Amino acid sequence: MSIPDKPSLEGLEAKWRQRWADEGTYRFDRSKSRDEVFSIDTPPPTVSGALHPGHVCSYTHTDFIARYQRMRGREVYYPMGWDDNGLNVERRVQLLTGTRCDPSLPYDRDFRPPEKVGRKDKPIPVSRPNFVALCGEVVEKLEETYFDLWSDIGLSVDWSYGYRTIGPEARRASQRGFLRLLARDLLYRSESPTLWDVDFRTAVAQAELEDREIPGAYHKLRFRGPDGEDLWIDTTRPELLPACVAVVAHPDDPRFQPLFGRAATTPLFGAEVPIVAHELADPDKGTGAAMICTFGDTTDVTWWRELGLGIRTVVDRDGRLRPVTWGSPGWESTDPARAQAHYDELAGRTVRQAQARIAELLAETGGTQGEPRPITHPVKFWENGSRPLEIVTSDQWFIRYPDKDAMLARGKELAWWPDFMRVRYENWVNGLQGDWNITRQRFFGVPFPAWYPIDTEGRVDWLSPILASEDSLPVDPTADVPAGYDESQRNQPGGFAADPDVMDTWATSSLTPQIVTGWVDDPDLFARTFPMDLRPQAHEIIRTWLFYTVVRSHYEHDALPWGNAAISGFVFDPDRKKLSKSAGNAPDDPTVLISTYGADAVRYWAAGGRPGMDLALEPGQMKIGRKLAIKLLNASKFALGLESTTAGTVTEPLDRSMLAALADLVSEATAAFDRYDYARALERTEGFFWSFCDDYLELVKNRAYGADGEAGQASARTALGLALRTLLGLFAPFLPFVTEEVWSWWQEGSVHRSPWPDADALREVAEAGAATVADEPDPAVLAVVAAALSEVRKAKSEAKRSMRTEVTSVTVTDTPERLARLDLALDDVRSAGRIGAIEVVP
RNA sequence: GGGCGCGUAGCUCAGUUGGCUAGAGCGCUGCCCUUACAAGGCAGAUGUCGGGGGUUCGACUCCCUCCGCGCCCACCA
Repeated sequence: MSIPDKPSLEGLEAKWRQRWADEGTYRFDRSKSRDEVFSIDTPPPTVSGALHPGHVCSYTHTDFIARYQRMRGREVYYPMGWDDNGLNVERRVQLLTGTRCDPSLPYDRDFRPPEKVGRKDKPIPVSRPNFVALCGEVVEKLEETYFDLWSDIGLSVDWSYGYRTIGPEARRASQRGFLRLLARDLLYRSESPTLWDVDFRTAVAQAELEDREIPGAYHKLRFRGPDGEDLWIDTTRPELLPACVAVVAHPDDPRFQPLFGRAATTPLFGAEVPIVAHELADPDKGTGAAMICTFGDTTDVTWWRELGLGIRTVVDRDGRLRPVTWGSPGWESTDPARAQAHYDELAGRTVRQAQARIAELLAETGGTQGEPRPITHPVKFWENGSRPLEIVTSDQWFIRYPDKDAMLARGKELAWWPDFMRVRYENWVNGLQGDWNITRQRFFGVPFPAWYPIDTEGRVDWLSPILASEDSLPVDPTADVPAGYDESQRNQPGGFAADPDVMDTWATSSLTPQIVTGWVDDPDLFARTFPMDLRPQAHEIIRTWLFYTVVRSHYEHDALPWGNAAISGFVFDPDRKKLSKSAGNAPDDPTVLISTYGADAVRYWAAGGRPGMDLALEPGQMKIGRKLAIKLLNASKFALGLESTTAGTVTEPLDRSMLAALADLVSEATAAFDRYDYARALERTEGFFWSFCDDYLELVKNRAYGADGEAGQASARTALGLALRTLLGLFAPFLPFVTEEVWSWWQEGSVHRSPWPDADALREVAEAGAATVADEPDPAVLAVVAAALSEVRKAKSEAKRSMRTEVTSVTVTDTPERLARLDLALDDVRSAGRIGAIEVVP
């Protein structure tokens, strides 16, 4: 046993961080079988943004569980992944290196980005392979800062297991998953309307949409009805008039009953379009009739699909109106020349410019009535985008969703912590529309293992992919060649073309359980760790990450990917505002918090956020955590200085009472942890610990010194030793550094590999010290005795006397039951209170 | 518009199936260098439990309703 004279938190973190790494304290023992393992599908942090306290908070929550399960005897599989795949990384790399990917450029072997990044608006164009390589470099550096943070905060991750979402394992798994779904017709390629970001030139999935309130205006357009009468239509998108393919009204709307099945004619373009009925048309909106354009919004897509309408595409992928020829098939007009003249005014303009121009044209030709009426309305944006989404048709890969009942059943099967989070999942499943588009027109991502044949005329057949074989994965179709072809045939008539796109990042991260457990690369590991036990994650990505992962596992394994989902809340600053992500040495920079308060203290703060609850960023809580850690050092030093031992008999009623109360605490903390309520486990442990220090230690210290004979001394020493060991165990998941330090003073091995405290064993010790068979240990004795001691202190405090003031006599008045309990530890009270005599009065 | 969560001391939050005078910590006030700890210890004060109804012997806890905050979802012509 070696106890420092002046225990301190100084240097503990570096010391134990190193020791744990050297000794492999958290190493996963892969000889263990599935039922002995607790496996965690750690969220791979997006290696693109700044670190903020929210990261620390939620990852620490997972670590509490990991450490608890490890002490419970489970072999914890706790790897870390890195999400370095996708658009966020591309943007970060563009910013950090001052480059931009231009896929038309050839690979430049010697390219290096400039030391100093140039002007943001003048990026250096680089080839796709060069750009992907840059992404890899940048990501590696960022991963180091993340590694440092996770180590500093004490995550008990086994760093020898892990993955990158752009790494070979992830690419193999993604491509294998792709091929298998395709083979089962659960995945298909089709040209279809797709939400499209015109700035990033990429398709966007339903889950990445957000609504933003922006100004707009109603324009009232004069269509001509079938009998030459005016038919007024309100629209916020007049520029889409040339794309109008029908006029729609509600089937029950009496105003339009006579018109259904007949035709209207558009202003400016003279296109004859059918007047159709659909219940999505709202009689109370505008004039009750709407124009259906291909495509202004998702409702247009629904109408177009369900009513089997034609298509007139005017918005191109760059967000400008493309040239079209009026009078050609599909672009019929009652006056093609006039239509063309009007359209030529719009072609080449952006949507916004075209809107302004067409409003003028309409006004000039009497096609509108009155001024546009300004409104503010919600418009769909991509969450990363800056201009409203357009809808374009293009070739995309889609995964079919399983039927809703199957998905809802999976949601029920999963244990949610907290349970109410299941509702978010169910809401999302019930609101699903269309299939899951997994195609992104980007560069840094997992490519599709597909090529397309080119006919002798040079036309690519985008709907007849040539697929890679599973054993050739991962492939990069832009670098690899399909079987039966050679490189010279790339992009040649009679040859092949690579699939130009990459997978949506969710198409890969929906397979994190499979990737991290070795589905493709390590079947032995897979058998020992899958399905996994726990998915910890944030609530805002239930509809994406969680949902998609359930879908993939449902298809691949006909099972849930994990048994439990622990959903963490947000971190708020004390003003109750959501934390901004602008960090970087800000007061809320987690590395600053850790160096200021200590890792254990920051973890203590994080433990206050139960699953699903938001947590305020509060330095005050961190101070308390630091105080607690220091108290643990000092109290432990004191207890151990009294020659505490964990072997022996505990005979004194007060000691037995303390152990019984401690056993109850262990039971409660264990039950709380099993419900993922680590916050309660800590709260109760902390409460017990402070009263243990304030009351129990004071009550027994003189006896432990030997003031009351050997039997009483031995009892106290054993009780102190058992209590200390138990408390260190209960605190270990929360305060790994300080508990390990204290543990090392007097115990072998690591506290983090020691067994979780055993309530029954404590009760047995408490019972074994009984004087008679009926003498049950009574947790209330300690409470009564502590209350009495507190009264004595209060009297001294009110008399403004020192606590060491001698008291000649004390009279205690209470119920006979409580006095009987007090009587069991009268000598300890006298000793702690420096009391000469105690008289009890019922 | 629909759903979920939250609203308890100045602040951050506990309060498990309804049950004795509603709790903790921080902060505040006072006292104490007590042989583990003065970056400490001891003690004290502090509440219309968001408002209003209802059920009940009894409601912070259950039901209804309203108010406020947050989040998720929604077809946005």
